[in-house]
Formats: sequence, C-alpha cells, structure tokens
Amino acid sequence: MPKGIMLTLEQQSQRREEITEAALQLFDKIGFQKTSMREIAQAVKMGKSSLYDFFKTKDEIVVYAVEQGIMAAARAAKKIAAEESSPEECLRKIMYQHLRFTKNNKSILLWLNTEDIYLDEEYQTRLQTVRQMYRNEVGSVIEDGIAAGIFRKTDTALAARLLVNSMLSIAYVSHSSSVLLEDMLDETIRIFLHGVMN
Amino acid sequence: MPKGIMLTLEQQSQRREEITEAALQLFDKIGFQKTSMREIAQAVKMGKSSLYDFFKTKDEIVVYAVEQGIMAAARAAKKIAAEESSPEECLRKIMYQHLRFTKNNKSILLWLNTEDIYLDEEYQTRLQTVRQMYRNEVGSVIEDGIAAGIFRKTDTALAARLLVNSMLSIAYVSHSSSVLLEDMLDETIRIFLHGVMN
DNA sequence: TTGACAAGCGACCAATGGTCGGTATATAAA
DNA sequence: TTTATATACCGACCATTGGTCGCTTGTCAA
Repeated sequence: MPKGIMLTLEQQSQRREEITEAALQLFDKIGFQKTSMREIAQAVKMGKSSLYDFFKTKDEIVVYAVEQGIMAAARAAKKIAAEESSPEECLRKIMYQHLRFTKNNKSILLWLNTEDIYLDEEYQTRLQTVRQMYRNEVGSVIEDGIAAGIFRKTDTALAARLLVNSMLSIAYVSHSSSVLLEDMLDETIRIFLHGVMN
Repeated sequence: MPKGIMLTLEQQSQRREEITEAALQLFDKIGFQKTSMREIAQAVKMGKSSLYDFFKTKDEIVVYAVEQGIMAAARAAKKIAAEESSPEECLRKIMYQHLRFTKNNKSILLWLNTEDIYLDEEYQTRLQTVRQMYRNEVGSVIEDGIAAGIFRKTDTALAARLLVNSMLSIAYVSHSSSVLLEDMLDETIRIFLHGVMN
C-alpha cells in the first residue's frame, strides 16, 4: 500500500482484518503476553508504529478480534434458533457450532467466557456487551423451552452461562483425551438436560 | 531479618508465604499483568532482587499460590468425602467450599483460566497435576455414586470437570447479580443432578 | 581469628508497549 | 499547473518491565 493513499473505510477494516488475523495466529502459537507488537508488525510487514494507526493498544487488537468472533457466533446462533423449533435440538446445534468455532479459533475461546479484570474498563465493557449478546441468544432458547413447558422453570441467565461455559471444559479435555469431541458434547448436553441422577 | 542469618526451611517457607500473600492482594486489586515485581517487593519491604531468592520468576509466585490453594481445597474435599456418605450431599458440600475458596482468589483463577497454557511447561505441569488431583477427588465421589446406583453411568472425568468449571460461572455472575451465591449453587447442582428438562 | 556461606541489595540489561515528529504521496482546491 | 491538505507509514526515542550479577554484610563453625 503506497504511502500517500488515503484508505477507504472498506480498506481500513480490511487492514484491521489482516492485522488481527496475523495477531491471532501468533497468539495461538506463543500466547498473547509473549507476542510482541514488533512481531505482529513484522508478520503484516509494516512498521510497528503503523499498527497504532489501526489499534490504540495491543489489548485492543485482541478485544476487537474476540468481539468480531463472538458477534459472528451470535449471528449463527440466532439463525439456528430461527430455523430449529425443538429447544433441545436447538441448544445442541448451537453448542455444536460453538464448539466448531472454538476449535477453529482456540485463542478466541480462551477469552470467550472469562472476564478479564486487568483490561481497561473500556475493553471490559466491550467484551461484556458482546458476550451477553451471545448468552442472551442461548438464554432465549431456554426461555422458549420453559414457555413451551419442555424445560422446567430455572434461572435462564445462569443456565445459559453454565451451558456456554461447559464448552470450555470440553475444549480443555478434548486435546488430551481420546474421546471424540462430539461424544463429549452429547454427554454434556445429556447432563444439562437430564442430570446425572438415576 | 538480619542479613547474614541463614534461614531455616521453616523460615524460608514463611517468607514465601509473606510474599505470596502480598502478591495475591496486589493481583486481586490491579491484576497479575499490571502488578510489577517492584511493587511486590515494596509491599513486603525487600529489594526487588531478593524476591528472586525465593521465586525463580514472577509466574512462579502465582503458580505456587494457586498450587497451595488447590491442594488445600483437595484436602478439604477428601475430608468431606470421608465424612459424608450421601454422594449428592457430598458434592454439594465440596462445591460449597470450592466456591468459598474461589471467591477469595478470584482474579488469579480467572487469569489462570485464560492464560495458563502459555506458561512455561514446568509451571503448566505443576498446575495440571494439582488440578487433576482435585478433580479426581470429585470424580471418585461421582464414581461412588455410580457404584451405589444413585448416579447413572457417565464419563466421570468429564462430569467432574463440568461441575468444577461451573463454579467459575457462578463466581462470574455473583458480583453482578443480586441472586445469592448459595441459591445459584443450589440451582447449579440441581441442574447437574436432574437437568433442566421437565 | 578466620574462612565459608548466604540473605539482601543496587546497578545494570535487553525487551516491551507506546509516543512523536517527520516524510512521502494521492487527491481536492486554486 | 500549482498549492494545500490529508494521511499511511516509519525511525528514533521513552519509561517501565522481568530478570541477572556481583558486592556487602553479617552468622556460624572450626
């Protein structure tokens, strides 16, 4: 990109995409902390200080990436909810896509369900907002199930959080276990729906 | 502590305790990332380089602290398991004490969940070992329940992980919700035991 | 009295996230 | 065509960071 060319909004967000993509790869490989802005700059072949024309801080890169990822997941969930009428099957499908999404983008998963208290407040709020948006999608499916009399009355916010958070557990075990990811998901949902009691 | 006095093992671990305690307070207040070794040193009134006589790295401080905490929790769980014969009630009690522990060490647990795969291998192993020890304690309670025919057959490792991980969800909500911690725990265990189905 | 040893520390190091002022150039206005 | 503006891009620089090193200071055993 020549020096004096003014970027269109399109191009700007294209550039941000390039940066986050390269950054995520590095984060996945060596971790957020250990990835330096210099390395990211090198990966996208620009001067380090140019990165700061697109992102205010290093933190903002990861926040932006997670934001985008979760928003995409929320859209996907909404679509599933619109198409699938059985609440049980709907939850299963949403969780399945969540897990797939997770697998493809592990570094995002790590940020998905945890609150990062060391981030600046601005970033915390941005993340909380988008996370809640996603959980609300899940929560409304549960509420529908309750309204339809299929699920019993429960704290939907808590239940949604539990279900979404469970995906973390699966992701953690999955890479150190021979059990299939899908089998674990099935068992997790079985527990969520029916519990472990006989 | 005078300069030339050689510390006994007792005193050494006393000193480590002082350091971790001060460090944990800072981590809780401003987060692990933003707490510098200089600040920790100042808090325990020693020179920064003296810290390195007790801990090899900054990471090791948090790893040591979490290790100690989880080991204590595991011991407590074992004791509960030995005293309480009903698997259901046993799980409830263990989770209740887990939650108390979590509440006191929240920032660290949060941070560890997001970042611990990027710690040096040595520290990862230490943490994994101790975490598994704890989960095994929970898992064996579940196994007992299955053997007694109270729980249905399930993947105990997964179930234990789900249950333990759920405590994180509660911890997250707890500070932004008016619902009582205990009520949330009760509802969580109810879901774990009986599911959300009608 | 002396020698070994270790707690504690100040000075230092490379690397980090972030800032700043300047340069080069495409477009808009004259 | 010339000029002014806007801006992508960058090198040089900064304070702070985690971590190291070698010295000082004192204790204890011989």
